[in-house]
Amino acid sequence: MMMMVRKSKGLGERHQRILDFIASYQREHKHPPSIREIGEHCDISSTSVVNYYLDQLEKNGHIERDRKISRGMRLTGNTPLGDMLRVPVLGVIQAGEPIPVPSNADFQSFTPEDSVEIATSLMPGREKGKELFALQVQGDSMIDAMINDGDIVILKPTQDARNGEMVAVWLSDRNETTLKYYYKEKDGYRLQPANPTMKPIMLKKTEALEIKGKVVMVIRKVDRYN
Amino acid sequence: MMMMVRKSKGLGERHQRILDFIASYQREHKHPPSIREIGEHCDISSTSVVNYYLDQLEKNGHIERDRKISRGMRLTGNTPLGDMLRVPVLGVIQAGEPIPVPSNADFQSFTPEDSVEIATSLMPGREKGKELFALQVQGDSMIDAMINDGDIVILKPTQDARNGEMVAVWLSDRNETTLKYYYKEKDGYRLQPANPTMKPIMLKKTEALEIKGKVVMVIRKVDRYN
DNA sequence: CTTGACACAGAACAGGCGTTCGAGTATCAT
DNA sequence: ATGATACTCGAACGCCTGTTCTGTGTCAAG
Repeated sequence: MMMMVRKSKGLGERHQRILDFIASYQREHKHPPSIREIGEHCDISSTSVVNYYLDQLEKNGHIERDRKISRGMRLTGNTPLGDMLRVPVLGVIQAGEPIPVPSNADFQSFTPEDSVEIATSLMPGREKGKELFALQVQGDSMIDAMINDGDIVILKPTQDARNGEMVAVWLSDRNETTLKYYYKEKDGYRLQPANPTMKPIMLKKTEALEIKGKVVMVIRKVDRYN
Repeated sequence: MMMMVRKSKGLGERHQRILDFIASYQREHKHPPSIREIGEHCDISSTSVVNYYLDQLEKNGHIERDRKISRGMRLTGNTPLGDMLRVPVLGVIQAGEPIPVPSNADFQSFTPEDSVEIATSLMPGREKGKELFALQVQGDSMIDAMINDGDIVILKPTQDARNGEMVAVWLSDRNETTLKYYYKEKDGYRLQPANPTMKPIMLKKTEALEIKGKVVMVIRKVDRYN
């Protein structure tokens, strides 16, 4: 009798299949499946086997279970549920330092502690793609961008910008990272602070200007004084 | 035998209570309650009565039900689902106008268009209660609070504040609404702008100062230039 | 070869849970 | 009065569902 064997390591095919089924079932029915439903759709004839896998998935931290409670399971962590977007917080942004740029690895594994959740309904435009990342502002150096110490800036990585977009740029001539509205003009670039009372930075075409990303959203949690 | 009667229209006290319980239970347990659990916590001794109310709530569109399925109910529309919080946007806030204050009615019925969704994981402290509201900033008058035109401020209604909290105040002497950090001092109040380069407003005790709410979060959607 | 872990099946148990039914009470318009 | 409507209760029915127990086949280590 044939038997697909998967000793030892990581997620087996069946684990993945169960995980996927829970996710798709949840999306479709708005509630988790029962053990028997999982069995049917994953070609597992016995409820005890499903329970067997569910236990493992729980131990591995992929799901949580409320024992004794019907359909009391849910996906945890990295799996995006519902209308949320999980954006990794890659580090801090401050005037004197280049900002961290995201690598593909960053989007693979990041813990819930290092990420922020955004409701997709809040996301402007069609930035709902997953290639977003976040940085926490350190210091008061971004006040001319109306951004405070501790604020969270959500960025979309890009090398070029259209006029009027707020971008994160690295000015190698000045050794400075800054957030400004970007305008390309005849003789160079104009970087306009968000604060209307402040004057823009004018750059000649010869000066280096590296666009690192485009600002999509700024979030300020005012909990530092509770 | 006394009997609270609620003929005809709208949500009765029990409807509301059930709705609230479902929401709080869901937040705590990550899954909906059973009919019997609702009964226990809402002082309803018979499952059929709970079912009776659930049917009505479904007809009124406040919940959805998957019949025959354990805990197969969920809140719809205005009620926050899962880890989201739906905050009503009651209006705009600008320097020359008093801010709209929330009434109970505002928390009952508001359309998804007039509200913003916040992931509870983003919410600071224990402001996860439902009595939050949001205002959209109009004009540049709040730049000294590091808040831009179009930003969304999320407030918790309150009349008094602790030192260091950012509050929305109405200065009737000056006919002005402003957002500042609040400090009570010996001879009066100090209202400190968030922008550290700006000077505070000093108020004598005699001057009127109406605290309208406490700032919990600021959200800036940078989509005006897409 | 024996042993033990691992993967799986099937059946049975027990409690959870939605549903339904019968019956009772209070308010109100007719 | 009378019936209609709204609301409540208690109990029973029966499926749903998680849990547990027994047994079987595979495979690698000793």
